[in-house]
Amino acid sequence: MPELPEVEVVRSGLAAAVGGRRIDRVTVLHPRPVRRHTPGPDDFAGTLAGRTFAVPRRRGKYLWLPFDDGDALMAHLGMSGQFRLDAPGSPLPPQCRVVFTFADDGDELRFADQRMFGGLWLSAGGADLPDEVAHIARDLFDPELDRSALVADIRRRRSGIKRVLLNQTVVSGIGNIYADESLWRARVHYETPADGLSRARTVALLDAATEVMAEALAQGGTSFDALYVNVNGSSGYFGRSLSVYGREGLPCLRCGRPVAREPFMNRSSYLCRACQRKR
DNA sequence: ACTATATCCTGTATGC
DNA sequence: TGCATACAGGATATAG
Repeated sequence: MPELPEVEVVRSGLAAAVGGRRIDRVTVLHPRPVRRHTPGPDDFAGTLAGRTFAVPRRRGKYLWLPFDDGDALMAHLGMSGQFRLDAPGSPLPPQCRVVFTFADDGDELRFADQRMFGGLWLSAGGADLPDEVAHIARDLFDPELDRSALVADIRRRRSGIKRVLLNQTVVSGIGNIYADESLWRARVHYETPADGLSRARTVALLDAATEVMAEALAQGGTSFDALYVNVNGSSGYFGRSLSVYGREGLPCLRCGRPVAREPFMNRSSYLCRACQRKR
């Protein structure tokens, strides 16, 4: 599932692939991915034609592609969204939802999304910070993040720490996979009340999250097509680097005890019950 | 204001 | 073989 590292790989791939290029035509093959464009699919296609992309930006899992006119194309990959570059006229996969062709003769940009939790829409005046992203907290790679304020915010909350890590208005970019990886690395049980964590443990947890995602980013940037995000979560994109997520029954890489999987928020939490004890 | 849950969506895997 | 169900989990609307 695309979380911060995957979205950043896509962002940097798009910067190289579409920055400075002028859109010729947009074709919407399925209306659902443009549902957040309230004037509708036809307006979406019409209003984007003729615009020129600037440098794509990101906050957490939100991605936006500014145009040189001050508006921006918003993009969220959701669960299964992908951007692909392909030769015009080459066969379209069945999950392809939107196609952008360019005024030059280069590859066309395709947005594919199997489950269609993702979306594309125009944000008027959104080139700098779109309104739709204003409620999203800064992520752990944002140079303007105030880490001590974040630590204080986390330690005020009464939810379990994993819920807090997944709350994009507290800190953005972390999803189910990197939450579990971070908690394992910092040896924190996912149900630990956030307001019961010491300052030092909270700092260590954020450091772990930063490390885990930086390592994933380093791997993803070098070993895969930069514009491809695998849909298949546990066996997918950064699967080789995962220490606990998806490893139910396999030995904990630290202590050898079997990794457990527990139901959590209509999904799963993976943890080592020996390394990550409730306190 | 904060917290928790239901919902959307479809391909794949599994059980009977 | 075929049908039913579980599962994957982003963000958001709604309820408490």
